Amino acid sequence: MNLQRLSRLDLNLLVALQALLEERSVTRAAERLFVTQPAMSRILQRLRDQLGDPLFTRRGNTLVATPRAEELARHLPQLLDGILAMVALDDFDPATFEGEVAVAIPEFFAFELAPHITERLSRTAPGLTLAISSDTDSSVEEELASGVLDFAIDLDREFGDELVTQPLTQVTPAIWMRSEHPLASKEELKLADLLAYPFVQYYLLIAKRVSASTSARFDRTLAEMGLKRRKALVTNQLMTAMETVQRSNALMVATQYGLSHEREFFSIAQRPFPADLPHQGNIPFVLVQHRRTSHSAVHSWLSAMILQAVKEMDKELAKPW
DNA sequence: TAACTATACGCAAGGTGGGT
DNA sequence: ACCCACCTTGCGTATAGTTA
Repeated sequence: MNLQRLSRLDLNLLVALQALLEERSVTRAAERLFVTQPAMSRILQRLRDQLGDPLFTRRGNTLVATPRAEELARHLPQLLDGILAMVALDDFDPATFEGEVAVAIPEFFAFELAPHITERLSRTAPGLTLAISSDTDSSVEEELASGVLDFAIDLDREFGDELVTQPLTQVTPAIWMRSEHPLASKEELKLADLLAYPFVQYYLLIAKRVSASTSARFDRTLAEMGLKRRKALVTNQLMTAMETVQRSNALMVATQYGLSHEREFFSIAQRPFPADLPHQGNIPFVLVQHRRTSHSAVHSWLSAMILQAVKEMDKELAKPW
């Protein structure tokens, strides 16, 4: 965009030009904009200088627009309406809002949350489209800072001063396996039992690209104990992971709740982490946004809505499985 | 003569650039 | 970084010029 040229043009003059075009009179245009008639005359003079066209010629007591002025009259209302709409954005009305909001959510989380959110959106903000992704081109922090993302749902950690977080919920890690898996009915699971089987590493969090060398929290804990698991498959494709767990003896690290319908469909059992594996019982998740958006009406509305939807989702998932 | 536009001039606010 | 003189801009009032 040619900002240098725009900076030389006093955009306020265009407002006066619109008044002149509507009134076809310097005096009446001045009254409309609460300036004196000479002031409006000077404004017209500046418009003539800046646009290099007389814009209006006098015929008796009326102003006759030049072809250039008529041409401007065709485009100006749309332009000024656009500016008005832009500056009025804070008068956020969900019912009439049109636009897209980008949110990064880990897929296993989005799977449960998205239906709750979209159901609410279709009722209260039909013009708002949610763009949910579970992978990013750069880091979550960078994409929130650059505006590529509006929100992210992620593990609670140190995000820096630019980002603000709100607690959402906590997830409990668990081991998933097919229902007929030998470990599914075993009384008390030991870490050694798990390590006897291959693993599907489905990347639970927001990530760039996954590979076998990608260390999950589970891998790091094992490494501290001088242990290692066998990775049969590393994927960021949830359906691929589920299908593989269902049709093999592979295990998968996931969470205690979540994917309730899918687990039923795939006939998958879930067991708690073994007692001899040091682990964090509850892992906190937060809603993250850039400080820049914390006063935006649409962001405030949407974050409140997401918090409410997560609460509703938690209630549903807490039901016995 | 009334109604309108254009111009001259003064004031105030803000910007600019040089000096310290 | 701050000060100060000067310039620019945008407004006002007063008034001249134009036209029906």
